[in-house]
Amino acid sequence: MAERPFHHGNLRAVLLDEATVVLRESGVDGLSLRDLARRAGVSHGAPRSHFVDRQALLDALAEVGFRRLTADVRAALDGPGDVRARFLRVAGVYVDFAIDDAALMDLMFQAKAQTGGWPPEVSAAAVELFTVLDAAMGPRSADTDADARDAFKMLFAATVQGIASLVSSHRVSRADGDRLVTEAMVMMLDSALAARTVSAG
Amino acid sequence: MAERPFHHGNLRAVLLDEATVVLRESGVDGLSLRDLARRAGVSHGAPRSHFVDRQALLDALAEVGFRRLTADVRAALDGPGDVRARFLRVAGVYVDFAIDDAALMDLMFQAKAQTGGWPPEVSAAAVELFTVLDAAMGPRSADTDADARDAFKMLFAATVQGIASLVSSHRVSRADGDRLVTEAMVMMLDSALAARTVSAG
DNA sequence: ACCTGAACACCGTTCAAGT
DNA sequence: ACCTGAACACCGTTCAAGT
Repeated sequence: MAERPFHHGNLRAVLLDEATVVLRESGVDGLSLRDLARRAGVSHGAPRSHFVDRQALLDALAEVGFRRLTADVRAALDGPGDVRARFLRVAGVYVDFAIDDAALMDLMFQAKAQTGGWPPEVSAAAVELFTVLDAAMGPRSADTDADARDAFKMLFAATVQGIASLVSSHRVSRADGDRLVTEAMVMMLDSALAARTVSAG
Repeated sequence: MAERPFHHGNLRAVLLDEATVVLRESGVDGLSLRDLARRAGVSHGAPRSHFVDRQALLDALAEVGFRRLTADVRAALDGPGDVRARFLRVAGVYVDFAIDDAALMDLMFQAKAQTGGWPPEVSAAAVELFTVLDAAMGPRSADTDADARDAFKMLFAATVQGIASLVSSHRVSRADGDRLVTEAMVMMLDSALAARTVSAG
């Protein structure tokens, strides 16, 4: 049974695993259905049974990406410390993910810009991430301004995304990126806490 | 002479122009040397005389992109107003460029992450942009801390890049993006001016 | 239900040949 | 110096056929 091809019933999972590796090593351009089929030891038409076209594979990759990032953020939220500490950890894991899996990150958010936005499965995974990120800001209360809260969320996302982008494009070193995350978070929290945008609890 | 093919002596420029249009409409994936040749009315091998391979075309596109962005930033610097006004205008044109030509922007900074970094021509055009951006911060003086100045530059770049990224991926509307630019700049300048990072002149 | 293998239209790249 | 056109190896996608 060792010589039995290992793609009996789990070719989809095998293709996704292979794709994850290739994506990290060679970027999206390096992803080819025929190459993945070759790596999995099946014919070039086989992937079609699990992914209608190349885009369907990319969408599936984006979905697992969102799930993994959500898990990372959740882990960063669980733990000791006040708002500052929590935000620093969340920003840290988010930037780390965006740098280590830059191609995947592009895939995840680029799919939304396509015609029709995210397909249902990807959308569900993305919404889950945003829910967790929202929870990171603490409970909504009467003394927090909803607009300011939204503005803070957007600024947080922009800053984190931007720093990751700078590191990915080698415009700043990874160490400088880490320092930037801290500086930016401190600055944002100082400005936001003064305006009671986020809960201090 | 109207029926004379218009590619006598300027095929390179024609190809670059066509490529700019295609890039904006269909992204990098839509760029094909054979298709550009077809549009220009030449054989599929003709582009080879001006671009050794597809990457050489992408590099040339990145170069003209840097030149155009540099011109935009320069124009934003010339004009009335104090540091705040100047920075708001610079951030504005930068974000506009990054949104309207998102694919080109990716190309410009992605080329640096490739093996070997930027080719000489692209590098020269990029350095010119950074020089102009540096000048936007005003003259260096004895009372400005060099480290804080670098940190501010990186934070500026990250914020601007991040906001553009959010708008490009449709995570925030263009209007919200504009608001974010203003808020982020005000916040950064408040924090930086207090530390004398940028010149008030 | 899942996989094979031929077929088709597209690529990038190379290169001898023309002007 | 610049362009043509055949050739090659690679794609994604479709589809009849097998099990």
